[in-house]
Amino acid sequence: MSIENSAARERVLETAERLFSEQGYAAVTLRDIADALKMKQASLYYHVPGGKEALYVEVMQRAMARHREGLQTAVATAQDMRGQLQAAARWLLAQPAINYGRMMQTDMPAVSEAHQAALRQSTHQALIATLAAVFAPIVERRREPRSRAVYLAGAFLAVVETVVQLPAAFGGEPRTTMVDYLIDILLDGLLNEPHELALQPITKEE
Amino acid sequence: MSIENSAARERVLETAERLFSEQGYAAVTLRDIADALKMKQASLYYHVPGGKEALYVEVMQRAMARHREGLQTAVATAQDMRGQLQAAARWLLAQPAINYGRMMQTDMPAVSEAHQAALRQSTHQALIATLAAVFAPIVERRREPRSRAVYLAGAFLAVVETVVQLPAAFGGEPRTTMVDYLIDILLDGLLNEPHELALQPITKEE
DNA sequence: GTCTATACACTGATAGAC
DNA sequence: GTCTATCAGTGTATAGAC
Repeated sequence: MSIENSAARERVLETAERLFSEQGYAAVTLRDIADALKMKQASLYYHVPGGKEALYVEVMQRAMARHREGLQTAVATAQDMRGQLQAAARWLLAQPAINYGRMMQTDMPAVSEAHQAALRQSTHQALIATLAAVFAPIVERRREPRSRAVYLAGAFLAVVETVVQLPAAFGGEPRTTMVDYLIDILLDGLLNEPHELALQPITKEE
Repeated sequence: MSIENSAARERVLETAERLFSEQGYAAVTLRDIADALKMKQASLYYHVPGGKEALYVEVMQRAMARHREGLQTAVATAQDMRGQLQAAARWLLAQPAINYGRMMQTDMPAVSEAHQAALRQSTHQALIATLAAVFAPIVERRREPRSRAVYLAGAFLAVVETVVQLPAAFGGEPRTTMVDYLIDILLDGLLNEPHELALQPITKEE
């Protein structure tokens, strides 16, 4: 993008992505990033001459390209929708959290209009569109408008992200267990019989 | 809390809540708030002597008290779980967006430890606990650990918030329609037959 | 490639006039 | 109650030494 790629530059981008993902654009200063790299703030400008905004945009573009690839691969390797969603969730859980809502509502307004447009495009392509493709067949079969697949994609993304950031205190189960549970609910319904317990009679207690 | 309550002070708190809700703690400056009130930045200190952090904490505490009241009322006035969730979603849609993830991950770390603890407590009480109570009976009937109700509460909150911030471009349906659809999916399951309400062929509604 | 030094703008906060 | 004036602290960015 700018300047050739070097291992040192790679470290800068990775560190920046981690911090931006954790704390958001405004909360992370160039000094924070430099400190994490045991460098001085001014030295960052050698690797990223464009400054903070250019660094953020490049980091997010990279992240979105990676997510697009990762999600599509995850989805392609599973047979049924449940497996696709589980694979997609595992990919998301293994990556630095995205915090889609914060990105859209808080971080994006801080960058230039041109950068915003490009980032929105990449983000939609990588996350929403990829997930919506998973939901498209069932939405079609239910004879619902295609836009419903987009809602479902957004909702699925929101749920998985919540699992990432929910206080791990509750239950103490692995996050994959939590997310698989929520996927089962999504597909089978909360009011219907649970999968494993389908044979157990439901009787009132106490 | 500090100083008596006046109409002018009320305006300060309302404006601050709107801006904090839209842009987050770090992105909003005291000058932004003062400008929106057509005041000078220094004048805010008359109404909120504690400064920015105290203002933020008081604003969020107020918001959480209001949400607790509003959600409990919404939940209490409906009979079945579907109605309760619809009422809760309508309350949330009518209020300034919370952006729970941003609040927890980005805004909270910027305030003092003591304030953080208090805010986490209020937020959990007002949002998670209230919604978890709605899910508790069905979780019980499904013979699942109580912690599942907390997952479901977090997931539900995340989904409703996503609906708030999703580009309104998609579909163009009212947000209540979108959220009711997602509630039906949650309860009935995506793989099962659409509920009678969702089953209606897609036609113009008024 | 990384450093020091520094310019410049912005932000939160205080003091005091009216 | 609101203002002007001001300051200390912080953040981005640039210039130039090594």
